[in-house]
Amino acid sequence: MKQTLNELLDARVRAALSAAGCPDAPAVIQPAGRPEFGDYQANGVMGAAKARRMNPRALATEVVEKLDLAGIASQVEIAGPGFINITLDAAFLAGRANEALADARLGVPRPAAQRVVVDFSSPNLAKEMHVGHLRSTIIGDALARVLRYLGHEVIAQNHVGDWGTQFGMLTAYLIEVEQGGEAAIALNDLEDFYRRAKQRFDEDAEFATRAREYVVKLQGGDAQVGALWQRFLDISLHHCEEVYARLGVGLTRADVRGESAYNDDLPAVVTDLQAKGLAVESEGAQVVFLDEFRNKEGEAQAYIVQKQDGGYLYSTTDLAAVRYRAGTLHADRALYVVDARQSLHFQQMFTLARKAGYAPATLQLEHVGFGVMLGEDGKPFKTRSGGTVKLADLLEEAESRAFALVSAKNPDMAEAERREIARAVGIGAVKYADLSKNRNSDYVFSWDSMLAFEGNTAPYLQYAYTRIRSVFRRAEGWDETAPVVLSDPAERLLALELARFADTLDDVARETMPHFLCAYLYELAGKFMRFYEACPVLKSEGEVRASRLRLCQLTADTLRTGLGLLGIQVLETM
RNA sequence: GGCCCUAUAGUUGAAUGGAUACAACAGCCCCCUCCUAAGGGGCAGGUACAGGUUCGAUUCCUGUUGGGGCUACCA
Repeated sequence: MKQTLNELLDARVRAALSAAGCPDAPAVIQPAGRPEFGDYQANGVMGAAKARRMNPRALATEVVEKLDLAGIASQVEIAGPGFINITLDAAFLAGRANEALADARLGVPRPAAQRVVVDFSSPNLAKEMHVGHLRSTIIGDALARVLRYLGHEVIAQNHVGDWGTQFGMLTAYLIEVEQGGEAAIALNDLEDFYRRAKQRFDEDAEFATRAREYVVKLQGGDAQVGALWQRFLDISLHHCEEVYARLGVGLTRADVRGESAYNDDLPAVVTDLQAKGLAVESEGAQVVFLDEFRNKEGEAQAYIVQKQDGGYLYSTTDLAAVRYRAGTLHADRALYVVDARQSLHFQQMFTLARKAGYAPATLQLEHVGFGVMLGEDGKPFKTRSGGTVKLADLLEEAESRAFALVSAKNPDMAEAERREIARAVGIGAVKYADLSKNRNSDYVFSWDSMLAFEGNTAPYLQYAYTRIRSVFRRAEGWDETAPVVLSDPAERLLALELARFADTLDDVARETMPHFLCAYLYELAGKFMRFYEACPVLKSEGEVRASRLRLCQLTADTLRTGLGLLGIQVLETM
């Protein structure tokens, strides 16, 4: 039975605590805060002693006596009020590295598999994707990749906005520009197309009436309007797919299940809620009063599922979607990677989905929220002209800045190769800038920080990888089965970091926090850079040389895999 | 008004209740006859305020102040 490092230490320390008379005490294992405290610390003794009115130092002594870390730790010490400091045995760390090298999964254990729905990206198809869509798209993609890597069955759901009044306006405008023979040009810039359609809608009452009629026709299943709507969606989705392709995001048409897909279910949802006594009429609308949420008068807060005019809302659509995800997709866990402003909506929706029986207790429902984007002035982000930055423009700028840098560093390199490197570096920098931040925080959009290529950035990690590749291009004749042997401190620190990969992935999947993986990879790359400076690889000899090459190999494999899970490419040279 | 999020070096960010708060950028100083200097080493600099819980608080609780969001028919 494979275990992560944390699981292994946790099990051993808990066994010792149990033997010392504290059967249910948590071990509280964590990486040591300072190098002189060893590699790991177990902090559970203080709490356990407190709960049992024991002397913590005495309990720590007893736990350490019972603690079996033979072949794992070289030193176990008690410090301070009852910390247990564990220094791992170099031979054990070398063994972990050797096991990882022998395993295609780098020694990462598979947890019990779940079926996980990940709802992410979900752009509004009426407009072009802008920087505000970046977070959901890449956080969701990274989570989907990590969950898949761990062995879960992931069902991506791109819950696109493809329904509602604005599509009547857009299809009506599409007909107009087609009659003028300018449809292809007009649709080239979706943002502009929307703006013009809106202008027509606001200025021309006749057009506005026609647009409203189209909405009714569309929702009534009219074939002609439906065909126009489909064409518009096709073009809009194509725009999205160009962005996904550039970002290296794995979403396809098969993952698209937009709001329109639930259209036929909406009346049934409302009827069902009424039948269950949950939805009632109030001020002409169909409303569910949820006791769990109070309004300003202290009464149960209203959650509208059908408007006065009979129209439906995103609440209704999301209820239909959760019913589908539970009932048809049989999900064990559903993640909603959606902006934090919708937090209340999701709390209400989840609560109602449970009450209505759409989501069984066994289905974990999680709103994976993220902070809103701010400008450099700390206020909600807008460009100087008051608009938004198109995602495509950001990516273009990223590639062009990276291209200038690559060209400056490699003037003799063929342009095609420089372009390829610039693409991976530029896109990687944009993604990493976003993924490396705690998603709960609001996020300041800045061209310079988004497009930085030094320090804690994707290019730093990519650069570490190319350095390793460069070593291997020069290493002639080496033993690809040689064991890792650790002697130099820099080797040991690198091996220790490598051994933490599996725990990191567990943390990312459990907490839905991609920035844990970024922080890990940055640490790993840093440990490698120091090893690289301190320990000559190719100029060393014998088993030391072979061992160092093997460490390089595992580092490269881990960096490539980890960056791959973030959707960031590695390069042979840069 | 109520509810949610948030406040960490000059700046942008990290820190499952653990020991002397971790980085990057910007600043200053070193290191390419040495496996790619997009790198490495060093200096300097920080938890909004006031209480509380705890053996121990950036973390939990209360209050104050500042920022953002949501709060019945947009999503």
